[in-house]
Amino acid sequence: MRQTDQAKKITKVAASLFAKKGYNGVGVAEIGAASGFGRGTLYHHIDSKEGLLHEIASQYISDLVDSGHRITKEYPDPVLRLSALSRHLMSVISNSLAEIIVCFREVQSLTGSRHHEVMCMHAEYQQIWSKTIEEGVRRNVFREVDKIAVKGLLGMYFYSCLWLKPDGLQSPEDIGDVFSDLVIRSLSKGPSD
Amino acid sequence: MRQTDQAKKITKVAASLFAKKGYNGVGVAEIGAASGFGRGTLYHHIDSKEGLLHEIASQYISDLVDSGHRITKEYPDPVLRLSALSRHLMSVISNSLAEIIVCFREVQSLTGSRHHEVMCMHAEYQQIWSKTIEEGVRRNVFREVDKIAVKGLLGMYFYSCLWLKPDGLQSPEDIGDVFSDLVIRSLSKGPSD
DNA sequence: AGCTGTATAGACCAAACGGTACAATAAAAT
DNA sequence: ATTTTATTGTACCGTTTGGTCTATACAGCT
Repeated sequence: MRQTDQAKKITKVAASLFAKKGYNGVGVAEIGAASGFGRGTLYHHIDSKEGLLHEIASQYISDLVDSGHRITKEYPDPVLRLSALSRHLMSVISNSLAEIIVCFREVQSLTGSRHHEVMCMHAEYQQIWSKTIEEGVRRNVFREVDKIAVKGLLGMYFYSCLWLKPDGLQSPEDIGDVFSDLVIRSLSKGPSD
Repeated sequence: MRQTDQAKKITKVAASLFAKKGYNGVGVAEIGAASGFGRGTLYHHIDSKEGLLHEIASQYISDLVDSGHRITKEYPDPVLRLSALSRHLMSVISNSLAEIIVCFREVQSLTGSRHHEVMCMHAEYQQIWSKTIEEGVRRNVFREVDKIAVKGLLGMYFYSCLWLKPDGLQSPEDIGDVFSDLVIRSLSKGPSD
C-alpha cells in the first residue's frame, strides 16, 4: 500500500502508542495529538483505526518473510542459515520493537481477511525455520526433533519483545548469536543419537 | 485475597474475555452479562475492573513462584529439577491459558504497585530457573552460558500461550518434555567445552 | 411480625469512544 | 489573478465507557 510521508509518520506514532497502551487503550484523538494533527486531519490521511493496526502488523511481518526467503537462498548450509536467520530476526525485532509488540498483542483485534493474512504470513515464516531444520536432518547434522520444537525455538525470539531494551548492553546481533548457539546445540546430534 | 464463589466465577469469566478481546476491549457490562449479572450486581462482588485484572494476573504467577520453590527443594539435581520445572510450567500454562495470556498481554494496563508486584514475581520465577542453571554449572553438568539465555529459554514456554491448543494432540506434559529436552541439550557440555 | 445484612437490577452520570460533515485555509496550477 | 486541489481544525453524531446510587427482594434470626 502506498503511504505518504504523513501517513507513515502517523503509522509510526500509532505503533508506539499501541505498544504502550494497547490498541483499545488508545483513542484516535490521542494518535492525532501525538502526531500533531486534529482528528479531522488524521482521518484525511488514514482510512480507519483498524486500517492503521493492519498496516503496522502486516508491514513488518511481510518484511520478515521476504528476508527469510532471501537468507534461505543465500545460505544452503542449514547451520549457517540458522545463524543468519537468528541474527536477522533478532535485529528486526530490535529495530521494530513497537510494531512487533503490537502485532503479537493485537492480532486478535484484526477482523476477517486482515486477521487471516497476518496469520498466514506468520505461518510462512515458521515454515522457513522448519524447512531449515528438516534440511539439517537430511544432511545428518541435526537430530530428528518433534515438530513442536520449532514453535518453542521461535518463541525464544518473539518473546524477547517483552524484555528487550533498545539501548541495552548487548547488541541485537550479540543476543542473536547467543540464541543461535542455544538453538544449534539443542538440535545437534549428540553421542547418543 | 479472600474471594467468594461468585467473585471467583466473575474472575474466571473475565479472564477468558480479556484473553479473547483484550482488557480495554471488554466492558464491565459485557463481563456482567457473561457471568449472568447486571452491572450493579457485578460491582457488589468486585471492587473495580483493574482489581479484576490484578487478581487474574497475580494469582497464577504467585502459584508459579510457590511451586517453583517447592520443586527446587524437591529436586537437588539440576537436570532433574529442570525437567520437573519444565513439565510443571507447561502444565500450568495449559491449565490457565486465559489467565496467562492476560497476564502477559495486559501487565502494562496495571498501574503503580499492582504493576510492580506482578513484575517482581515474574523476576522471582526467572531467578528460580537461573539458580538451577548456575547449580548445574557448579556441578559441571552445564556449560557456562550468557545470562540472557534464561530469558530466551523461558520465552520458549511463555510464548506457547499464543499457539497452544487446550485440546491438542500432545499433552502439556509431552510438550514440556520436548522442551526440557531442548533446554538440557542446549545447556549441556559438548565435546568442545 | 419485625429486623438486619446480603444480593440483585436498572436508571443514571460525566467522559471518552470512532467516525463524519463542513467550513476555512494553504498551496499549486492555470 | 483566478481557479483547483490538497490540508487542516472544529463542531457534532450516536454509542459506549467505568462507576455510583437507589429501590427492591429475600434470606436468617429474634
